[in-house]
Amino acid sequence: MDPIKLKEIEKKWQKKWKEAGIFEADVDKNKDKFFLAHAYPYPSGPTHHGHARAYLFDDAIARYKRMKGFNVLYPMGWHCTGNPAMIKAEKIRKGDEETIEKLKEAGVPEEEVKRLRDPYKYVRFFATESDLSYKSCLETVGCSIDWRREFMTIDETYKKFIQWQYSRLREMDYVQQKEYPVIWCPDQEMPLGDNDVEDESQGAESEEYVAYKFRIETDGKEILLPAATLRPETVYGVTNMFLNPDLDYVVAEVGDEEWLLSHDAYEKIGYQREDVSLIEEFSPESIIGDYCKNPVTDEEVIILPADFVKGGSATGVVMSVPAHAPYDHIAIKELEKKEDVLKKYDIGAEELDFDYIGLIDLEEYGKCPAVDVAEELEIKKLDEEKLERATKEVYRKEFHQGTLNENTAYPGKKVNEIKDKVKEDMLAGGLAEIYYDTNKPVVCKCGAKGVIKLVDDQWFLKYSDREWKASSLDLLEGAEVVPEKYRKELEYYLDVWMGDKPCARKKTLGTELPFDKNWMVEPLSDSTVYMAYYTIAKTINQENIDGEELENSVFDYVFWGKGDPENCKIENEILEEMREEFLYWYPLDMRIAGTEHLSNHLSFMIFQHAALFNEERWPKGITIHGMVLDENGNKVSASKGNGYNMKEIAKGGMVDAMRLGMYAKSSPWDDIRFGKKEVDRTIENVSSRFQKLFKYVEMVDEESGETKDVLDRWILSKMQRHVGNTEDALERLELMEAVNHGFYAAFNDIKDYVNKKENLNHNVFERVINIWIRILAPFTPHLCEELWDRMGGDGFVSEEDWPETNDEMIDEAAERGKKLGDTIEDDIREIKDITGLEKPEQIKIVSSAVWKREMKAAVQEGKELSELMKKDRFRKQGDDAARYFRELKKKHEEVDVMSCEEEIQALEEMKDYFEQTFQAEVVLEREEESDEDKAGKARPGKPAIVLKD
RNA sequence: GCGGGGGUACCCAAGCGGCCGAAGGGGCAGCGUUGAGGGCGCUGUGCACGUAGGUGCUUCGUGAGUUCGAAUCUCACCCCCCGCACCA
Repeated sequence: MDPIKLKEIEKKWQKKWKEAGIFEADVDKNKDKFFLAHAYPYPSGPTHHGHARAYLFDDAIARYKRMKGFNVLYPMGWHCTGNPAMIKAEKIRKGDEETIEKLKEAGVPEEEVKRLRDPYKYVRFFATESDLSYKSCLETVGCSIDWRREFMTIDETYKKFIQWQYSRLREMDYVQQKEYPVIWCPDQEMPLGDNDVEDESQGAESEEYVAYKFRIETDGKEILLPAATLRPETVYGVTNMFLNPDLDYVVAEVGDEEWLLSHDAYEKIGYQREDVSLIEEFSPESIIGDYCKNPVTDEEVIILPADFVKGGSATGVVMSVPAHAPYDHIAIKELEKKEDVLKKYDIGAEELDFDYIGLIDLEEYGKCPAVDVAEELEIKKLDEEKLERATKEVYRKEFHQGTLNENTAYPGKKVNEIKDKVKEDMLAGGLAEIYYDTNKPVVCKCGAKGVIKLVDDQWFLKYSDREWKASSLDLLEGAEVVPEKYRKELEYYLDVWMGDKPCARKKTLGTELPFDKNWMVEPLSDSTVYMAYYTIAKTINQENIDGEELENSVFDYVFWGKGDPENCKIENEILEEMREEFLYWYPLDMRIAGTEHLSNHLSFMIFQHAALFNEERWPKGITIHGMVLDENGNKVSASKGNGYNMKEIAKGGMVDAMRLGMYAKSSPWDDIRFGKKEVDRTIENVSSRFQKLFKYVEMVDEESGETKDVLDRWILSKMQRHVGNTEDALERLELMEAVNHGFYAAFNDIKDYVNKKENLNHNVFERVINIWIRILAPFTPHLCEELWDRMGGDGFVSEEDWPETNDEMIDEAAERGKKLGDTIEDDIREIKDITGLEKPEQIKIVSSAVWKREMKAAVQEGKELSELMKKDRFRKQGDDAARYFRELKKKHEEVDVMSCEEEIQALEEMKDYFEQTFQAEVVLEREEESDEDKAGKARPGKPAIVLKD
């Protein structure tokens, strides 16, 4: 079987499946249904074998369930709402070389690339309209999807579904508005998630600073120095201020005050408040060396020069608390040594000789933990790395264990308990204001610098609601989680971690909030209950229903059975069909998604189902899949170019080989290392086994022997076990285990059978291969269809029943017999090896005496020697009996004892095989009748073996 | 930091109290077949000893413990991975 034929096979059967529509699922009340839904993909770029793996998991399950007699609904849609496509399209429009080059490399034709500057064309291209698309990928690997239910989240009909959802959630008061700081791109005027920013900006977060307004008089007017800190409780310990003389500062009007801000901070603050305007540029040098007033303590503190203050970080005005901030302490020590600098600003040495003010009591430290830690770590200068560590150390201890002392207004209070109160008090007293900044610089993928924008009318989903959380936890409790180890994590997300979630944004591809058209539903929040939409998508597509017709009343009726169908614009009959589909298919039986979705998609799905549907419609199962890594452990991704497009695999007709290899690699929920090279190797290995399969199918029709010997009974018995084990593994979704049994173990047994059988028994072999093809069908469907066809099977193997397991077909005697044969074969080899007898003339196999079998059975029952020796048949063996007894006691095996007859019978039937294999005469004897010295070594299940020249 | 998951022979990966020197796959080695260092088949793959299928020692991140018995249970320690949101 050459690869070209394999390729034809895959195409051929995909076409036949499609023509026969065998994966199209309709309501059939005589059958149990099984509804599985994989996270619908976001078509952000070309697909690769990493994507394929995720969906192949579903496909094997869907196919297996179908064979088990379920009416399986396996649909797919496209999540097109969101930003990545918009950003990509924008880049193409701007002619960004890198983006365009990458697309070309991935195989997008030059003339197509230009078209993709339209975000809608972009998502369509990668969802369905090209060889690089997801749909193409899924079709190429043979996913058994009902395509009649396909939809995109930018369809008008789907948008109506989302609007229904949000209208109803709003009525339940689960959607609310409040103030919220977001990371924001000033150029695109939209919030930035991790996906939208450059790699080095990943993980950036918004931090809330408290800016204390220190006062200074200059040129007869009062300027405020807003010193931003993350530790508001330390304001009582300020000894000085730091400004960077080399940095650009401005004085700005903020409300009715005048603030000194770094130039960077001035540009940012406008996104947080509107009452800001520039007054003038301002040189900090004019006030360095002067004194300003702490708004809380009214202490006068000196303003010192500091080149480590960066403009991009917070306000550019830094208050110094050397007792608790190692950085401040070291900076002051450094400055003491710089006489020229001090001279320049006319700062006297005595002015630096201030006392540090300790505020926080800690057991293991003195008054100034920062000084202690600096000494401990031997920090002598502004060494970034060490200071970073020291700062964290001090902060952690002070926050968790520290208590404020009498130098503060909160003596005796624990830091972690009073921190928020301090902030509130200061804000209320007008002594400080909130200033937001990112914890590290943010660069948007569009190139702009990210800022924090304070949005004052942000819409939230109220995931913090305790009742809502409670019913979500109920839902989870009633659902199956595979693998079970992820349940705890999900529980934690639902119960503890999840807070209110912004569910709308100003600019994105998607759906308008029905009650506030200024906002679009945020892309994760429109993907929570879409599984319900699949149930009606078929009707919507087939009946060409448009968005106009899908008013809220339609969904109320279809999903809830509420309201009057007469009020709907849709024909009653069609409406009833939708209702029927929903009632039949819902709830979802299995929801599949990657681990990275536990805290978002999956948690949101749980929340929203809990809110929108009754308990009997809640999802019944959640299943996690892992991802594909390359040989270096990096995620396979389009941008890295380290994956195969499925078309490349299909070109060689190697889809089934790849499928099998993937399943065999690891459990579906674990990540697998499966780079291109590994794919190649696996495909080669697996497809060579496939050739064997074709050969076996041909052999079924060969002339054959009729007797049904121990090997025949053995292989039939083993096939029963393989079916049972494969089924058991599939029920637990353990695809690797299933493939190990159904493919590899069965393969090895069948190979062994064929090798050892001189004349195949036609009936037996046909049965074996028939069973085998059926249990392989979920994994390698194209191959199995072809083999099924060649075997003369009717219809599609995809529609066949899963083989029944039948305990009566398990033949333990035959299995013992075969095992006996294997043991003897191994032993003969070993003896040959040790003795150096290359070519023995004769091999004598001596089956052990009856009394040994009896004794073994007796010992397994727990009988003692004294008891046994009362019996003649043992006593007359004398010392041999006692010796054997001791041996048995030592080993205590739990194996069934074969009878003499059984042993001899099995050996008789395998005699030919031994003679052929070892090219020697094989003689069978019973221990009782043997003259051989070594006959005494015979044991039940382990005959004595004598080789003779 | 918080939460979750892991560390098994050359590699991947099962096993989760006795049948475990540890499944399966890969790799590697030998033999056979073959025109071939390719394909296929068979065999081997911790160490040592052994002219009879055996025996001894040693191994499942590290250390200690429970047990007649531990890769499997308990405790401590070390290391790795994942998620931490408004982003798909």
